[in-house]
Amino acid sequence: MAKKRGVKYDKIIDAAVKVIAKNGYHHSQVSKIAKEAGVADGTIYLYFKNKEDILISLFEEKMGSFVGHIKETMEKEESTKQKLFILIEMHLKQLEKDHDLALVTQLELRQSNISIRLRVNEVLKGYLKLIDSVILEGQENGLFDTDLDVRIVRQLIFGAIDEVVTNWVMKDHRYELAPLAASIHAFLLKGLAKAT
Amino acid sequence: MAKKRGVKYDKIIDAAVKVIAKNGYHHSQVSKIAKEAGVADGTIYLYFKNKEDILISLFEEKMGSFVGHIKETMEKEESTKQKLFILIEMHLKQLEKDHDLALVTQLELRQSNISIRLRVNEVLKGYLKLIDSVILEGQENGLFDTDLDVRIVRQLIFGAIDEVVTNWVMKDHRYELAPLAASIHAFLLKGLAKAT
Amino acid sequence: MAKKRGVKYDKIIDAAVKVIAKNGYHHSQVSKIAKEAGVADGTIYLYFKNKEDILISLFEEKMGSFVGHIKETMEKEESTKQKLFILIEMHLKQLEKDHDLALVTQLELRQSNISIRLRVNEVLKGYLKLIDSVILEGQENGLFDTDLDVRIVRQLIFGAIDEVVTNWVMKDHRYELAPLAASIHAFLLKGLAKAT
Amino acid sequence: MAKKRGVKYDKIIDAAVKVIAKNGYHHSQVSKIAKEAGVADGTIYLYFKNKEDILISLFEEKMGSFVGHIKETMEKEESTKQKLFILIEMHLKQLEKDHDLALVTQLELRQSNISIRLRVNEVLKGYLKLIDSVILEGQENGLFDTDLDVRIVRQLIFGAIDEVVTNWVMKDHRYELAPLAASIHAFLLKGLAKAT
DNA sequence: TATGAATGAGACTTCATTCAT
DNA sequence: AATGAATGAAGTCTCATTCAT
Repeated sequence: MAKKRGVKYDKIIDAAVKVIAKNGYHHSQVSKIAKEAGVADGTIYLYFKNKEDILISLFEEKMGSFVGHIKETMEKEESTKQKLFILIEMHLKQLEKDHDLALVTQLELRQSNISIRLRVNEVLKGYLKLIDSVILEGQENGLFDTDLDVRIVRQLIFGAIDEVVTNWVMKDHRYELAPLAASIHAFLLKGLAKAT
Repeated sequence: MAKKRGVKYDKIIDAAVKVIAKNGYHHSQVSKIAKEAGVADGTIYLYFKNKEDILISLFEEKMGSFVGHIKETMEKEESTKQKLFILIEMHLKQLEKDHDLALVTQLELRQSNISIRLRVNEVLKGYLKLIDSVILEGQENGLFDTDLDVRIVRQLIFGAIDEVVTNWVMKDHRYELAPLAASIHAFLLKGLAKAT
Repeated sequence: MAKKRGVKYDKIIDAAVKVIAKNGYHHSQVSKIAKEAGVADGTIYLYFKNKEDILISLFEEKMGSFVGHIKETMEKEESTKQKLFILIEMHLKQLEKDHDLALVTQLELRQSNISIRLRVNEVLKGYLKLIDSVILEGQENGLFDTDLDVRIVRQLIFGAIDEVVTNWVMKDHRYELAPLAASIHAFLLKGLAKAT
Repeated sequence: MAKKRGVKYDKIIDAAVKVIAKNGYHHSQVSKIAKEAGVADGTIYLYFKNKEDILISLFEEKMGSFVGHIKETMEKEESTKQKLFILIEMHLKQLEKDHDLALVTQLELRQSNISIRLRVNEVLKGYLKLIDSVILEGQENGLFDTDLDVRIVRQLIFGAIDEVVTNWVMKDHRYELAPLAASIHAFLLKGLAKAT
């Protein structure tokens, strides 16, 4: 049965990120990942149920801490505006820090089939909740428009940030990503604000 | 060589949309598409270079008119605000009208490999130019903030709308999409506006 | 039904030689031959039963005159020795004259399946009979060893000449072929002669 | 990657000879060879790069020892005449011993494409060198005509023997092959001898 | 006679997964 | 726990041949 712990577990996850980033999802055979991880093909199946499970675990593993870090940092902030900025900037910063991971999450992971996409969405829920919490807080303290439908606006915000990251990846990370946080923040903040 | 016209060409494209929407890209064998189109397997290759070419052609074919329609309708409008609304609403309406097509463009097409993604981006350029034109017009007539970086804002707008559509598809088209245009429009309009 | 005459019949044969020489047997599709001949694919089947039939007809057509020419010229000679020389030299000269044909007969035609090979052998019989006639004449007039088994020696002679031509083709016709007739003639003549 | 050793490697080679001899090259599907060898289809690809590689390996494997055996035996002989006899007789004997192999080397292998033919020629070089060595030795010890062009005569000898074998195969091995060595030897010996 | 669009059978190869060691 | 050789299902594409016009 798949064990979700162990030195090799982490090795395999990291190897998968590296191999997929380098070769693309469709050319990342299990054997290639095993080789990169320094284990035998069969060993993979002691830690993961199947190939899909590597992908999902990879995303859960990496995104778990991704969301965790943002949450922690946001909680240290008082201002709602500032919280939104933290969310955006850390989103960008964390992906900018790890080009391979960004490539995998923005492009390669989306080439997987629908069942993986749905699992990915589950993981994203944690992130979307963070967005929700900012929106609600802003509405409560009179900063944001209370007419906004949280479910829609959450998508607008996530879609906007996500698209910026995807573009950066598609352009081969040729420019700095984190500095774009300010513009995005300004735009979204206005969008969220009460109509004047 | 591949002929890009003819009754069967259209039949195959339509069959591909249907089959891919139903079975997913990776389970849509050429033989299945051929059967749905009512032609022999080999006939596919009289009209398309290979399987990938079906996908790309499908997107080019459908998106060509998609962008064309929006552009036409926008040009009949005077107001910049209204033009943005047209863009958003028609984007939603056109995809809502054809569930299968929406499924293919929002989910299945993105599962294809990078080379297809790049071709898709080429087609999208026409749409992004439309967005640009609205932004620039708004900046020129003093409606929008002139500090906005068009390249970034274009991504924010596209990403936002696209994410809303993707969510709708993922939720199995369980709600009406076009009515969301108003909220999206309001949000983006504020985001684009001059800071007060 | 296949008609063995007509302008197009010849055109198709010549096109086949050209196309096969250029592209190799396995890349010489019927459609390519048709295009080179300036006829429609279907027209081929008005003149030939199937693709194999083109090949066999090609060989029969070309080899018929090949053997005919040699026979005619040999008959003008008195001397048995000289007849053998004629046979060898004309064999080489006729193939040297038409590089494409040489390529097809020496290499490409042999890539076809066994059934074609057997038909080819039928055509070759006429040539082998010519060889036989020289051997027998030599034996009768006391020039050649009467102990020789005609069936074997015929093979030795044909195999020897054929190999020389094949080598020349494989070496891209980089040297002159006909001048080799003298050496071959000398060698075979000695081989045929009475033991001393 | 393809491993060139192992029990299964040999099994597959032998199965290939058998299957190709029986069905002909073009009707010898990989699956048929795998079945005959008692392995799974995919196993073939653990040992061979592709189908072509089976053919080439088969030839290299079998011909390597073919030439080796002749060479060894020839070296035990003193007399040049006798060496030539050994070469001819062993050539015939070795192929007569294995009808399937003879069928494959004389007919089926020559149906393959040019790239294989060139690889085959490489392997044949070892054999041609053997022939050369005999010719040169004969010339040195005054037995053979020193005017002979080795490059041509080598082709005459090889072509002659090869044709005899091919005929035997085409005639379904209906007669004994090895006994023909004497006639061939006598003929070639005279051909090689000094003109009197 | 001639056309050429349409047909559809057929095979090589990949790669996720297993299991004997 | 770890290995890695072996498995075998599954799908794209080619091309000789046909037949309605």
